[in-house]
Amino acid sequence: MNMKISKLNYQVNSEKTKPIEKVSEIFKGFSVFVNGFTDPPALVIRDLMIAHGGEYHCYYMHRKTSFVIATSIANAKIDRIREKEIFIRADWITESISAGRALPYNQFLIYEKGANEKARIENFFTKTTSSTNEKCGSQSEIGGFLDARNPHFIKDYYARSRLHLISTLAQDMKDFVANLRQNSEKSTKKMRKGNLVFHIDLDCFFVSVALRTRSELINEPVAISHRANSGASSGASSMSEIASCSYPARKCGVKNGMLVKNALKMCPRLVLLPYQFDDYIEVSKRIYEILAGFSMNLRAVSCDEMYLSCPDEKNQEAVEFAEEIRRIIREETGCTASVGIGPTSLIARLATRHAKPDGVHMVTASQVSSFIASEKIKNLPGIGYQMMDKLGENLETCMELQTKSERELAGIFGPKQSAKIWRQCRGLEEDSEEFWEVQIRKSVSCDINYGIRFGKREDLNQLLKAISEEIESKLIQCQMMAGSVTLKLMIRSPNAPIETAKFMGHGHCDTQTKTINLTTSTCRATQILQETMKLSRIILASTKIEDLRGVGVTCAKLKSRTRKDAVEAVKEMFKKKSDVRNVEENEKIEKSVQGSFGFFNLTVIEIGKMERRQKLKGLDWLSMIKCAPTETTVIRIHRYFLFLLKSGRFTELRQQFQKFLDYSADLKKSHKSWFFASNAIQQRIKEESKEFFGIYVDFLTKNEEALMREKMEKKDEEKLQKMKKNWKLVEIIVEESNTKLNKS
DNA sequence: ATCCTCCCCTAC
DNA sequence: TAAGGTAGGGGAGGAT
Ligand SMILES: Nc1ccn([C@H]2C[C@H](O)[C@@H](COP(=O)(O)OP(=O)(O)OP(=O)(O)O)O2)c(=O)n1
Ligand SMILES: [Mg+2]
Repeated sequence: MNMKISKLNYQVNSEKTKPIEKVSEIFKGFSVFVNGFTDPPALVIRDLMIAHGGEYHCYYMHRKTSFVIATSIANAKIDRIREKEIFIRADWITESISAGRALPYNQFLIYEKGANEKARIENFFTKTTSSTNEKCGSQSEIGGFLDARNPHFIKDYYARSRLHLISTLAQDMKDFVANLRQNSEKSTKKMRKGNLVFHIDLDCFFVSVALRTRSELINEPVAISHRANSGASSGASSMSEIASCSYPARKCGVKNGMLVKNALKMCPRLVLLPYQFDDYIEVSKRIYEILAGFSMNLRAVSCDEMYLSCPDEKNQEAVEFAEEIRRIIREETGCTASVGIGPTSLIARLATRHAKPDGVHMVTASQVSSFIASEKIKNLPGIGYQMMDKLGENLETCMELQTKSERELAGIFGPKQSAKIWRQCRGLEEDSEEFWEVQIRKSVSCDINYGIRFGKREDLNQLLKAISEEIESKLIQCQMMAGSVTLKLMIRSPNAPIETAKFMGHGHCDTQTKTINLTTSTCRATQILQETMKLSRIILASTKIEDLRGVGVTCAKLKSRTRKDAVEAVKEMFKKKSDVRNVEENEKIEKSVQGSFGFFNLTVIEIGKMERRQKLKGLDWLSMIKCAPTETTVIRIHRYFLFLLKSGRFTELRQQFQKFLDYSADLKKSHKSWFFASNAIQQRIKEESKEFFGIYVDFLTKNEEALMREKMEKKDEEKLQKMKKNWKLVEIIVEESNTKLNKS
């Protein structure tokens, strides 16, 4: 059947488009996968590889694909890279071709697990020792437990947080699916109605992984938790959560997310096993690679769960196909998966519950209405405990829910929810078009709601700094700029005890959030920190810092740096009015947190007099930005815009600067580093404009601009001329710090 | 009406 | 001791 044929993956190595002429065999035995935007782009790389005897993979196959071709690798992702996953730059291909042989990859290396490890470890130690000496030491480390005042708290915490792991893995898998589409040239075929939807979900994921090496426990109640390897029967009072429990354990009523102590009450012989984070990463990536071999019409849900859509086959074949998927997953990962099949994602997903554990369940279109009728309402996706509560009464099954009219539901829930539920409980819910489209991130966040016990405002600032840096790293990873910053604080409820039930937990809290919209979007930690500090002072004005239990920062209104909407950001920049009251405050905050951010290495230098007008008039920055920014090019471009600014040529400045930012964000028109360089120049110009005019020039309205021009031209003409001769400018040279980018 | 902010809820 | 993250949908109520 079609599926099985297409299973021989989408390597696109032969057939399809015009056959590619073999020119050489230098890449024989090498295969590459392209991650993100590269120069040359993915499709060119494909042709080059094939023309020179290599292979091009549309998705990464661990231990099969020789190299991942990329421009850079985000810090935020490094922790989840596997052994043998080798990232190199695209010029390995072009240079090898010029050299007429496959060059050793190490000169083109971006990242390889193990290879860079040593350097990273050294780096870590120098950092650790120097900063430990600085400040933190005694108070923030108690018996090996880093509390949130320690600058390494987040890393340490993330290393043990299962929820952080599954969240980030899910995001990685969404990226993987998005990449898959981008790399396979043929954009997704329109989802015809009548397609079959497969829902694939690993059975008790974490437990399955553990049981690969503990097969004697296969029929025993088993659960995964942190408390697993401490003293034998000590779990009786453990407040640890169970991440996943086996099906025998579920028979006793144990559930994922339950406290160990409660689970042990229900099931005293429950066997607790420890986490195996690295293995979850490995298995999760593997199942996505496997499924990518069957179809590109995937939707990633989480690290162990996804949807696949394919043309309707005869029922028998659909089940066979599902069994085939399950067999391969079992053979290659040692974990069992279950598959639900239905005409829509809703039905497929509900079917999976019947399939579990280790099975397949299919619901045909004609069976839908009788199938859904006996489903539990609680199992409908989106209906949790609160909604069940609101429904009240003793409603259990969808059949019972069907007796409620949409109007009745609308009295309990909002308009959207009620419409959705009404359709869901009848099995009528269709999948929207977007369901199968590439999922675009709408926000980036970092929350720490554990281990927060502060005594000073400064403690919070320290954490906010770490969070801001984490967010910067994530924004860079997904190549986005943030247009808004939201701070969320969890504060101990007045009646809640000061000592929480769970050690260092947050206990019962009230949450407060506050949002700021940025006048120009950003990806920089310094600015995010500045905003969150401001917000925190507003929220905490009436609260004791000791009652703080959780801190979260969300960035939204994201703009893609590679898309044209970056232009929008720039246009906005020149429209908004200045909030004069904030200027001073901003500065104060900025002073207090100056320096210490690794991303930009800012060097202050002095340059000589302003050059003459003619010379600068036609500055050819268009060609300058084709190469990596250097001291000279950054200075010259900055000086050019400054000149326009100071000579009052605002219109020209606007046009040119917009174009500059636009081009700098466009990888086709500029070297990638100009994205950052242009940002720094933008910041700089902003500051200088304030210095010079007493107002941010990018906040000028039309009227203000006219006034300003008048002032410039008439009253201050002479003064200006004089100044022009003697300007000494303090400039900033931007250089990307090598902690963030690849070594060359 | 429609938008925005500050929540709450859900899912893994 | 314990590692309670993260992204998306949506509703209430006020502003526009
Ligand atoms: N409260 C939770 C829920 C889930 N997970 C983790 C552990 C699970 O193994 C994994 C997948 O979640 P699932 O909901 O798919 O649950 P399982 O895979 O454990 O069981 P099953 O899918 O068979 O119901 O996510 C977690 O840590 N904490
Ligand atoms: Mg599962």
